Amino acid sequence: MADIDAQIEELTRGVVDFHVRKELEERLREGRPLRVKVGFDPTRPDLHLGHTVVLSKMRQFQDLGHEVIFLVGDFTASIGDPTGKSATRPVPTREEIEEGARTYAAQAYSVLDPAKTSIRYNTEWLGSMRFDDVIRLAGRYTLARMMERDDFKKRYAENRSISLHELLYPLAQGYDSVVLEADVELGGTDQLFNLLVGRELMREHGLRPQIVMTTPLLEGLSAREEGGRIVGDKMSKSLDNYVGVAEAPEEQLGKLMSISDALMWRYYELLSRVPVAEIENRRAACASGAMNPKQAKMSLAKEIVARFHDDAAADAAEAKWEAQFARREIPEDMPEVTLTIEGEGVWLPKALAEAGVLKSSSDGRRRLQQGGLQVDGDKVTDPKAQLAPGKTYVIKAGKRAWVRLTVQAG
RNA sequence: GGAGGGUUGCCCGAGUGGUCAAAGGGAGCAGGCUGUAAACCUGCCGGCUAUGCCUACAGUGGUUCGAACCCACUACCCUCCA
Repeated sequence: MADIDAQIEELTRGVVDFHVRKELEERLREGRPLRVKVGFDPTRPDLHLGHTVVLSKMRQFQDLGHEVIFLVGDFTASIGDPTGKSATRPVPTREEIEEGARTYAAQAYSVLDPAKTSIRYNTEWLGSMRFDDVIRLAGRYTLARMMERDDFKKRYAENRSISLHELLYPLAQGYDSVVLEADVELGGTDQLFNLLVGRELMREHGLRPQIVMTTPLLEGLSAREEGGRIVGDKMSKSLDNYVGVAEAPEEQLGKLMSISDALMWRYYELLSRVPVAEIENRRAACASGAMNPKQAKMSLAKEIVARFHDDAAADAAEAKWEAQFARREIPEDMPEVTLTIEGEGVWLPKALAEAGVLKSSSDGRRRLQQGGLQVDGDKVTDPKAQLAPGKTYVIKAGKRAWVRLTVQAG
């Protein structure tokens, strides 16, 4: 096994919380593959880059010869993870959970090594517990300790509801660690409390407490810089500020190219496999003007696209992006829509709305007024512009929306 | 069982009888500029061929010339007392 200090250095890169270094040293010295546990919520199977931060950390463990337990929280999913939310979520069906777990694992394997990953479901042990088992488990923790959790503390102080079952969630998660006899548990920083409950419960059950590491939560695409700090929501699907691991190469590349320069360095730190020293070189080069930040951004974007697709796809996406946005050429492929109309012609904004290119004709009117519409290469200035039937038009509506629109008489 | 607080546009959040399609942020969009869908600046940001009309401030009904704002009931959320 590799030098222990070197291992620890690599394993702690980018890590926020780390409990406890000495224990990790000890276990690494034992020279056996460690059991690294990470729990996942199968109700949200669409992985985005935010999830890959912890996945990458898991991969590092695998590359060093350790074993990863991919724990599907299928049972806890039906309790409802309280993290950050007070809204009660609908309980997913068995089929939804299984399907979610399958999709999740398939996507996770774009980062993880399948050969060193075992998938477990916590229904296996939680599903057969009786009520007295649950009470006994609950007896090992106190309300005061539970209320130490930031989320609970805050909600309680702000007069927001906390359901009782939410208090059981950390216990269930901790119990998973007891059953699995985890050596290490990883999670996002929002999981710190739950991970530490795991340590406590393991100790209670006469086991060596797991080592706990948390990875940062990745900011979403729209995060910006304010006073030298990155501010903005965490990456999430519901805020539509994410890059999905299953998205098309051009989408991924385009989204990544739209992040601010400040955010780019954050992404380098958390997502790139480029060595730390090299990242610092690039940062310095950009700061001094020796390197164009666009170049650094493209390099990062392509690295990520290639991870989920391949190098060829990344190159193709780059070529397309350069053509469309840097050189503002007409893309070779664009949606083709045929619209059937009555009468002599159709108002351009209305046509775009009906073709599904824009969300409403008001939206089209606005863009027209602002000079954002082009038909066959000419900017449209007439607010009443019509499209005559019997022709095909190439239309650009703003920066990104293109259509080849055929208008035919009805 | 009782008392109180709340529900505003994609999100947060002002607004307590007319000047409110509703302040301010954020997100988003367009244009300019550029190194890009960065940054920055300007504008837009419910729908409708449109200097007007329609829909909208949880729902229903009411008071009023006029209501997001007042009243009643309903639904949902939260807190406190029991």
